[in-house]
Amino acid sequence: MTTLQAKVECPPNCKACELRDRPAFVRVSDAALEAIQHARSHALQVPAGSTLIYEGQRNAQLFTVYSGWAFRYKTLPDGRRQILNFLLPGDLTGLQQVFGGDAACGVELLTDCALCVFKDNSLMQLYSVQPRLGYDVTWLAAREGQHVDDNLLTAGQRNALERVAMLLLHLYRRMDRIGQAESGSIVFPLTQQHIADSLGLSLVHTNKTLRRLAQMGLHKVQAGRLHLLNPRALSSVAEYYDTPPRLLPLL
Amino acid sequence: MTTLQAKVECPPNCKACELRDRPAFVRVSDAALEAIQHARSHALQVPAGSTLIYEGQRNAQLFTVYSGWAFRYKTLPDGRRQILNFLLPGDLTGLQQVFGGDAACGVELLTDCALCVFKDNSLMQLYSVQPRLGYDVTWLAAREGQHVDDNLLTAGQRNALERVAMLLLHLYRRMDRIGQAESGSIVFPLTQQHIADSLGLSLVHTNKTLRRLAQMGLHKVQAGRLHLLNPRALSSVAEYYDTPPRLLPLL
DNA sequence: CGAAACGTTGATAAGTTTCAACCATCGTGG
DNA sequence: CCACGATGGTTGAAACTTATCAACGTTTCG
Repeated sequence: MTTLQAKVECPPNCKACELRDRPAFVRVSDAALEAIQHARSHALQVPAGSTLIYEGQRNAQLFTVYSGWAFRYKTLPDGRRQILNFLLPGDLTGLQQVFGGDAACGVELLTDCALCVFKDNSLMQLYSVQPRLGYDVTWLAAREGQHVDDNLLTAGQRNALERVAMLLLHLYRRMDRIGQAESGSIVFPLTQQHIADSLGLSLVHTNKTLRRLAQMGLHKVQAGRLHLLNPRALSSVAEYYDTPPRLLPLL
Repeated sequence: MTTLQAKVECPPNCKACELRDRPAFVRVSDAALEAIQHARSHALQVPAGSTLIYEGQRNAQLFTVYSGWAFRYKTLPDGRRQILNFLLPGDLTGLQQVFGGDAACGVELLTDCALCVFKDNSLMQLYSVQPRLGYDVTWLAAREGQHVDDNLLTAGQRNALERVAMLLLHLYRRMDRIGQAESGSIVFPLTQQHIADSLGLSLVHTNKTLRRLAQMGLHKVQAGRLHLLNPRALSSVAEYYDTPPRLLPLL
């Protein structure tokens, strides 16, 4: 089984796209595929740790993550950082820049990533040729919005234990949905600092909470992978019950 | 000056839409206006306190707030509630339901509202006839996403004083942008419980923080209006510096 | 007038942050 | 090969912020 990890490249031709063949994504017509191909600018391999988009940057690009992990974030003037959401294979990002001018958030890579970059200003063209794809892009935007809604609910209302449980489950489910979970585990490139910044907790408290969950036998992190040992209990701790997954559009 | 408050109705004909004439919104062509008119189902007057959409509801509608205030929220099984964002005149909501099936969040009204409701399944049609409007809808979705991003940054990283200052400023600026601020004040229908639920603070602590800001001379709430007495100081407390406003699409 | 909704305040309890160490792992260069 | 620095993880104690509890005040409205 291919797991589309770090070293996987995004093929120049969309017809050869392996991501698209996965059962999580909606099938598209040949015409639509051609339109997507036409809107594409190039593929890109970027190493872990790179900052792909800076906050406030002008003319940032629109792209889809083909393989690897990234995250969107915002910072306050004094350096505090909030991770808004994690980007996994299939996620489209950069929409806000297309409309708003300046990038409202930064994007940084957690692992080596293969990216599928779109041409500047290709979006309006895409909407004209294939309104259905425009519809799909809106869908993706709304879905990204839902993820942030979830994260806001977590940061605003859950306590530390619930937050951490929530995040682990959330990431596992997202990976599982795109076929990248294997026997209860997923790759897990986050440091505890990332977890802290995404949940609005201090690093120390995040560490203690993580240990607590591990001692309860709910999860373990080992050799760069996250293993959910008791997903049932985790979801009960997090008070997190999912809605059934749907097929996702992929640009 | 018309302030488009509670009792203002949404006219049946989009050509008579007063909201659209405000300088905050982009001009649209006659053809686009006609397409919007065609996608519209009806106008709706709903009293303050109504729950317009319930969490998990099937087949919720898509609508634009014409006048009044509302908010989107999510709750946990034990009743904790997070307000995700406030909806002001010109805001489109319900997109998530259009794609996702079930409503992922609820929508409740803070004041009497006039709403412009769209037909079920009218969106795809709209994209086909007027791709430009599809583009605009995506824009609106991305903008709503930005607001939630901001709120997540606030809930995750700012302390109580900063959070409250942030919210007051944020709401003032949004109202100002659509021409509904008058000499440093705006209508303000929130209770302290709403503020607490939107910032992830307890009611009591919200009250104390609000008082603290008021004693510092930064704001006052009086007769249902919020007055910013020292916006400069508020924005410095909140560490919140805005990006210049842009014209907004309006559906 | 009384009830209900909202706002205010002080005291106490709990959760979280901060500070200050220390440990483990890993890649690099002498 | 080992020493070294850098990064990430772990732990305890003290300080601080925020939540909870309990009460009372104010306004509104039937």
